[in-house]
Amino acid sequence: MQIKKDTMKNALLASAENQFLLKGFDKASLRQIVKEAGTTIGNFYNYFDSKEALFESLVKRDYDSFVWFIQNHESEASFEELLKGIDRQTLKAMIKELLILKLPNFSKGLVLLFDSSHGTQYDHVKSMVLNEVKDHFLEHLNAYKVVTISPDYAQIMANQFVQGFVDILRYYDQDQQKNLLAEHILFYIYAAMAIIKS
Amino acid sequence: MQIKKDTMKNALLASAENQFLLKGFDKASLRQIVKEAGTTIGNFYNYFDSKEALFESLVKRDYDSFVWFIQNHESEASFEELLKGIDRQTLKAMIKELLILKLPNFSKGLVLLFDSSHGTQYDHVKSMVLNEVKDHFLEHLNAYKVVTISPDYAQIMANQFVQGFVDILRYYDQDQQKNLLAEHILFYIYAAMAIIKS
Amino acid sequence: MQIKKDTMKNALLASAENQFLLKGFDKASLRQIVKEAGTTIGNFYNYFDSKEALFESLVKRDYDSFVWFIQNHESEASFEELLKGIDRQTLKAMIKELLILKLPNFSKGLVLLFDSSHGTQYDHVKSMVLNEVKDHFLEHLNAYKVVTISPDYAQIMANQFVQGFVDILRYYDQDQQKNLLAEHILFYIYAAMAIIKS
Amino acid sequence: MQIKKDTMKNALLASAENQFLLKGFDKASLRQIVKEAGTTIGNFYNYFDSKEALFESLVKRDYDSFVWFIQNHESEASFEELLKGIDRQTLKAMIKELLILKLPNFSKGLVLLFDSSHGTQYDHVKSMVLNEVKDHFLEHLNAYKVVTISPDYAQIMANQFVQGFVDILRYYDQDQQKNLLAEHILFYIYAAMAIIKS
DNA sequence: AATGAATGAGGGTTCATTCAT
DNA sequence: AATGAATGAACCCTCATTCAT
Repeated sequence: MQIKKDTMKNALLASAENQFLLKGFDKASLRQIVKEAGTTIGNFYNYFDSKEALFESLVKRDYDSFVWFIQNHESEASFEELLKGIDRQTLKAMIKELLILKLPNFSKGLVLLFDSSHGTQYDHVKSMVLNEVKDHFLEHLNAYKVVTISPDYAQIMANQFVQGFVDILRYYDQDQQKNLLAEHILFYIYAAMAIIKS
Repeated sequence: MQIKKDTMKNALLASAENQFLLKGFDKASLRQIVKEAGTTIGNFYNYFDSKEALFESLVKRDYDSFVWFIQNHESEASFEELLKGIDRQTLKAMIKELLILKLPNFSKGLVLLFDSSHGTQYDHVKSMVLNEVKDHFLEHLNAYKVVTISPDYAQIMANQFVQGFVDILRYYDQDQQKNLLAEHILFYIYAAMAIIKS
Repeated sequence: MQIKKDTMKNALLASAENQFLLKGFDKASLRQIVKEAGTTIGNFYNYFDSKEALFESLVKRDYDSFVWFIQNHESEASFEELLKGIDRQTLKAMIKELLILKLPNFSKGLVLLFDSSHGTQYDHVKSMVLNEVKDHFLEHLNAYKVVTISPDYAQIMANQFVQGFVDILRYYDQDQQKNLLAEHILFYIYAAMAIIKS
Repeated sequence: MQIKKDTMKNALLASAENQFLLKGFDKASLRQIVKEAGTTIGNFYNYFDSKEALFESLVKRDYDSFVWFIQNHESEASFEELLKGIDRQTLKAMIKELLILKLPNFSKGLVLLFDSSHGTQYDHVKSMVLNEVKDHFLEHLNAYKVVTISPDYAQIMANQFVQGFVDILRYYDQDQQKNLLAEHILFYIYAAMAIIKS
C-alpha cells in the first residue's frame, strides 16, 4: 500500500515539475498534470491539498536548503586573496572544491522557486535574493572603492548573476552544475577585477 | 460620458502595458485592463480587434526598429581595437556615442516582446535573439582562440547579457538607458578581455 | 436632402436583404449590414428604429400583398375543369395567364417572410400558410374522395409545395418566376390527377 | 447530487437535440441546453469536448448510415418497370418492402444534419445531397426524353423532394416513417409518369 | 445626417476545487 | 486509493442598442 502510494505521488510530482517548469505555476493546469501522471483530478486531492501544496512539495526542500545556505554562508573574503597571482585553472578548481563543500545539492526545486513561482507564496523569493545579491555586490565594490560601477548597474548585474545561476540549475544535471557554477563565479570575479584595475 | 477617442485608447494602452509587464500576455486579463482604464469590455472592442491586436499595438514599433537594427548593425569589430590602452572613462563615452548613433530608441515594447509575449505571435523572438547573441559571443571567443570559456557557458552568458539588456529597458527611462547600456556592454568587454589575458 | 436620405436608406435595405437572405434574421449582424451599406451603426438608427423595424421594412409590402391575396383569391375550382382533354402546353399557358392576372408581384420580401423570419414578429407566418395550404389540399382531395393520400402526407405535401414556391421566388427574377410557378402548379395538378385516377 | 453518468449524458443529448432542432446549431445556446438538462455549463464539459462534439454525437451514426446508403444504393431502375399495369396499393407495398430492406433506420440525426448543421463541419451535406438528387432526377427525365420539365425546375423539385424526406423523419416515429416514405416516393413516381404521358 | 464611444447581456470555454460513490 | 460528476468563477469575444458630439 505504502509503496503503491509513493509511486503515484512521485508520478504526480514528476509531471508537476515538468509542467511547472514548462509553463509556470499559474498557467500549468492540474488537468494536464494528472493526465501526465496517469491518474484523475479527484485522486490528486488524495495526495495533495491543493495546487499550491503540490508546488510547495516540489520546492520545500530546496527552499530550506537555500535559506540555510544564505544564512550560514561566510563571506568569501578569502576569494579576493586567492586572486593574487594564481592562474585561472587552479583558481577554478579551488572554487569548484568550495562549491562542492559548501553548496547544497539543488534539484529543479530552486528553479521553480525562482522562475515559476508567480502566483504562489514563494512569489517574493526571487526579488529577496536579488536584493541580497545586489547588496553583496555593492559591499564588495565599496570595499575596493570601485566608483566605476553605478549602484543601478549593480542591481542589474545581480539579476544577471542570478539568471545565470538558475539557467545552470535548469538545464544541466548535477554533474555539470558544479563545473558551470565555478565558471560562472569566475566570470564575475574576473570581470570585477578587470574593472577595479581599470 | 463621451471621452475623446485618443484619451481612451491611450488609457487602454497604458493599463495594458502595465498588466502585460506585470503578468505576461496570457495571464493578464482584459477585465483588469479595461477596469484600470476605466471602461468596459464591450467598449474595448471599439478600439482594438482582439487582445492580441492590443499587444501588437504596444510592440509593433519597437519590434520593427529591433528587426531593422539586427539586420543593419555592422560588426563591432572596431571595439577590440579600441581596447588597447584606452582608459575606461573614454571608452565608455565612445560606446555611448555609438549607441546613441546606432541604437533605436526603444520603449517598453521591447521588454514586452522579450519577457511578456508568451501566447502571442512574438513568442519566438526572445529565443531567436538569444541564439543570435550566443553565436555572436562564440564567434568572438573563437577569433581569440579562447578555449577557457565552454560553449555551454557561452549560451548562459548570452542569456544573462540579454537579461541585463531587457532590465535596463524595463526599469529606466530613455535618458538613463543609453548610459546603463554602455556600462553593460563595457562590463562584458572587460570580462572578456580579462579572461582572454588569463 | 430627401434624395440623399433615400439613397442611404436604400443602401441599408439592400445590404440588409442580402444579409437576411444569407444568414436569417437572428444571425445577420447589424455591423455587417451597415458596413456593406457604407455607413455606421449610429447612423443606422437615424433611419430605422431597430433591427426588427429594418426587417419589417423589407417585408411589409410583400406581406400585405400576400395577406390580401390569401384573403381574396377565389377557389381555383376551374382548374379541375380545365384538365379534361387539354394538352399540357395549353394548360400551362392558361395557368401562367391566371398567375399574371391574379398573383401580386413578389420581391424577395416573401422569401424573407418564409425563410428568414426566425426571431421576428413574422415568425409564425410560414406555419400559418402551411396550414392554409394543407387544408386547401385536403379539401380538394376530399372532394374527389381521394382516400389514397393520407392527411399526414397532405401536410408534408403542403410543405413541399411552399418550399418550391419560395425557392422560385428566391432564385429567379420576376421574368422567370411566373413561368416556373406555372410549371410548379402544373406539377402538383398532374400528380394529383394521376393519383386520383390510380 | 451525483447522477449516474449515462443519465446526465442522455439528458444533455435530449435537450441538445431539442434545441438544435428548434434553433439550429449556431443559435442554440449551451446555457439553455444545460439548463434544460438540469446541470451547469462547467459540468457539460465533463461529457463533451465542445458544442460541436455534442452536435457530432447526435449526428454521427445517422451520417455514417446515410453515406453508406448513398454509396451502396443501386439504381432503382426496376421502379419504372414496375409501373406497367400495377395497381397503386401493390406498388406502394413493394416500395415499402424495398425501403425496409435497403434504407437504414434514421433517427433525428439526419434531420439535424440537413436542417440544423449551419456552423458545423456538416454544413455542406444538404447541398451535396440536393445536387445528387437533382442529377438523379435529370438523368431519369433525360432517359425518357422528357423535355417538358426544365432543368431549373428539376433543381426545385429536388429541393422539395428532400424537404419532404426530412419532414417525414422530423415529425414521425420510425413506425410511420417507412409508410410515409413509400407514399412520398410514390407521389413523385406518379407525377413523373403523368408528365411523361402528357 | 453622421460618427463612433459606451453599455450590458450573452456567447463558448477552461479552471481549481469539492464531494458522492 | 480511485473515479469522475458537479460547481461557480473567470476567460476572450460579439451583439443590439443608446447617446453625446
